[in-house]
Amino acid sequence: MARAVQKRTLETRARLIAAAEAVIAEKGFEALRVEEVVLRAGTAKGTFFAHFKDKDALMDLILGARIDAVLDKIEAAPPPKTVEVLAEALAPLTDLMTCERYVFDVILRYSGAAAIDEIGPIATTFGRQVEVFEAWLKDAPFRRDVPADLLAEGVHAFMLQAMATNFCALHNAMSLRDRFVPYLKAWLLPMA
Amino acid sequence: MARAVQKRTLETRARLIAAAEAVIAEKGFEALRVEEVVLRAGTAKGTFFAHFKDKDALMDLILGARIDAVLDKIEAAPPPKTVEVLAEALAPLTDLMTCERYVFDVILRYSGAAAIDEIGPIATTFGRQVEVFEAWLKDAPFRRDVPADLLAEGVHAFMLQAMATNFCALHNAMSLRDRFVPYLKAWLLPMA
DNA sequence: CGATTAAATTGACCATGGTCATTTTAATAA
DNA sequence: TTATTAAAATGACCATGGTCAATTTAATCG
Repeated sequence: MARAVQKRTLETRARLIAAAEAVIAEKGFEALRVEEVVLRAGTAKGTFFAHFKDKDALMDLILGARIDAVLDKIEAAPPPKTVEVLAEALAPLTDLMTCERYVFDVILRYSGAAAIDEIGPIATTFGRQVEVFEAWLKDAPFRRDVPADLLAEGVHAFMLQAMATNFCALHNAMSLRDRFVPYLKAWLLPMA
Repeated sequence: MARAVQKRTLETRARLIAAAEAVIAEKGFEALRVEEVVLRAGTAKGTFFAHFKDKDALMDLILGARIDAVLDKIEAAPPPKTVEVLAEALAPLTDLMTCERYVFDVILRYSGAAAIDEIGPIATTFGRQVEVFEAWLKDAPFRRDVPADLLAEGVHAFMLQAMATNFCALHNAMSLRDRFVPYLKAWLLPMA
């Protein structure tokens, strides 16, 4: 017979996550080591992998939660009516996603899921991001010749493009915002 | 005094690359192991890392070469005049870049360079891809209200978006092409 | 309360990428 | 030709993520 989850399990899991958050706060995501998480949490290494499929699954969890928190704030604000305000509204999101090159890589790697039952926190936030954009675009003074969902996906694509390009030394004379706005103008206000 | 590169060095390097290509041909990119490359090439492990900074640097080299080869063919063909033909023309490129999930991940990770002197083969091809697109767009019957380089970057962004989405189980009812064309129409032919 | 059993935990062990002091090879100097 | 030395190659070793058979813990049963 299936037994209920023990309180102990939840405590162990919470300790592991707290330990990871502590390491991240001190040294950043890139320096996160399973060894250290386990040491701080006071568990064996095997316990870590009993709770998380692999190290990236923990990253997925933590980053997904952070992105969700940012989306909560973004959703609470009034919908932007200009591309400049839109780009500004997305700054907290792009800041988080590009806080470290490693973080951006993990996010991209986990932004899709090979199987329906593998959809993780980050992939879920990607869906939510597009939904938020779509809600904005539905009643904003932007182009209406294409469906709002396609428009939203485009905003997302350009956001990713701007972030990726911003990491590259070849193009780092411009700020992310200055790169993002021209894309948005061309996409949301053609012929304007 | 600086001495010329020995023929031996070039031979060793060629053997390593050939061994890697052989493994990839047999088992795919994902299954590539430095151990096996070194075994087949008849060198020590340390030799591998004397020739390539790390395993990913070899991937960068091999994938960069393959992308370049595809771009050569693409450039040789006449410039597309419709979005459908454009999407069709890019199929060999998207096929290569998405032949394996791991390959796509490596390409994204190496598509930018943190420092000018770190620009590798894949990052170089990304620049070239946009140049090819730009050349096409310069005298094609598409929108002219935005600069050709911005338009080309947009095509690239949508190509990446279409590929990424195509890997995701949430959206795999549609072919990459069917996902790509609507983006291109909305981007290149607004209001049409 | 024992006895039973499923869940949770453990840590020795493995897989694989990567390092570096040492050795070997070959190009140049004497 | 022999000595010198820079370049190349070596492989034992390390770092780190991940596995799994064995052990411990705690929920349930009689």
